[in-house]
Amino acid sequence: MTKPDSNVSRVYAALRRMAADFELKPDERINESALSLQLGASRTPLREALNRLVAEGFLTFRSGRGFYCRSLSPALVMELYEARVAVESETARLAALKASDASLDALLAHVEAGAAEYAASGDAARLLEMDEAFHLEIAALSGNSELRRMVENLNDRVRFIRLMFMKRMIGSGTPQLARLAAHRTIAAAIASRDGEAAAQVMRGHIERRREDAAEAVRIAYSQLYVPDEETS
Amino acid sequence: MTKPDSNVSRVYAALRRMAADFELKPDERINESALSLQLGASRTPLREALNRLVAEGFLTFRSGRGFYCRSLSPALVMELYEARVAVESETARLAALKASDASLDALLAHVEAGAAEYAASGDAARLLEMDEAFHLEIAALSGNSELRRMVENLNDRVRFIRLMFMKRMIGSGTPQLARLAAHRTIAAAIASRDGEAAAQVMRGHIERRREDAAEAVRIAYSQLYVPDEETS
DNA sequence: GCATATCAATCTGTATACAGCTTGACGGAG
DNA sequence: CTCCGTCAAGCTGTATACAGATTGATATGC
Repeated sequence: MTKPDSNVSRVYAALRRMAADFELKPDERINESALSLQLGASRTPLREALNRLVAEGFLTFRSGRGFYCRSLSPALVMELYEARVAVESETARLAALKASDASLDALLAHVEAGAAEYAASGDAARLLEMDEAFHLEIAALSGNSELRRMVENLNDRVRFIRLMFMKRMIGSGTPQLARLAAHRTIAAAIASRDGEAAAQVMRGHIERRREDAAEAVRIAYSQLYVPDEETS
Repeated sequence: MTKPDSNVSRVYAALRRMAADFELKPDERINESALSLQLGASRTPLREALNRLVAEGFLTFRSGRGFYCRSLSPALVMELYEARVAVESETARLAALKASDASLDALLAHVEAGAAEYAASGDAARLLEMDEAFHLEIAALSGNSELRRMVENLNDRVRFIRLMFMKRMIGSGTPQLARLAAHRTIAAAIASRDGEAAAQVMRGHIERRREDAAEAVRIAYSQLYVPDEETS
């Protein structure tokens, strides 16, 4: 979305990643002078980037007191998952109704191509990346750039939670078969042009993950404040 | 959302209204120096506000060339309506499932309280205001502040189109009975706690309006570039 | 010992200055 | 007449300076 171009977009990209990964701890105040030094830019472009991130929900802003990292509560994450249900069940429906045959074949092919790795991989970050790619591909197939933007934003905002939760699941030896099966089911429903079924399956898939949100936040917190322990 | 406080939020509010009303014409380049003079603030807070509006989809930004007003095309408006379907059918569902009895009674009461005015009024702006209040109340009843934010944003971005279209409908003598009936049906479905029905009715309501989007954009264009003609 | 008032250090909010780029115009060549 | 190169005016991108607000600490009174 943002061009890899000049200073402000570089600062924006760096900040977005930092905010997504909670390198800035929840509710922590952001010191503009220190950050501008750290990022090698002056406060003017830094504040422009910060303002964009506020509008995108990654940061909050209190007048006269500066910028803060967003908070991280179970209730908030539940809301983000509910929003994902709303947006992604619709992208699945639209993809089923509007995508080209060729792009639907490609979707099925991508799922199968990654299936082996997905089922076997013990790398949480890699699994999450593949999972997000799947959801983003469906969003792209919906042909609606606005919905696609929403999916990207919501994915970015729950990434940290999901990553921590996936590490935990991998650590406990649970294989990712259920998730893989769900992806296959979703892709099949979309490919069969059944919009309503696609929407329902996608809804169920995300709602099932939402149930874990509360515990996932707890895990995320424990990881945030004990950063030295290796988790994978 | 933004405090009525200091300079930057005042500039932000003013710009948001200007962008929503297309006082800045579609794809028009924004001259920062001129705008800063007009708004009585320097370029620094102005650019901060502009960046937030970019993130919210009201403006676009091209590196090295400055800020532009968003474009206005039938395809884009269709996308916004599709997004509204996704988000608002879910707010209706959640409102039906999670809102308190008292707040649902209030929703029904508000619809009935405004029914007479809604059916008879010839003031397009007033009608639109009531319509948006209805949708926003449901979004609030969903208990999900993220979805509520999305509804607000989408409503603001299609407001101008809807206003022009409503003026045209009023001018042609079409009463707003269908819309009023739809609101009653939606409110009843939500109040009866039937989430699926509420979602379906809301979906149908917005999708029906979406059909008019292409013509609405055409009307909006004609009004944008012939601003002197009175339309109501 | 506790609460409160005062103050200094720090940080935010904004204006302004300047460098580099963009763009449109003008003039000349083909 | 058209196309292209050159140039100047204007605009954007960013650094920096400074004023006003905030915050935490220290000291004082009860």
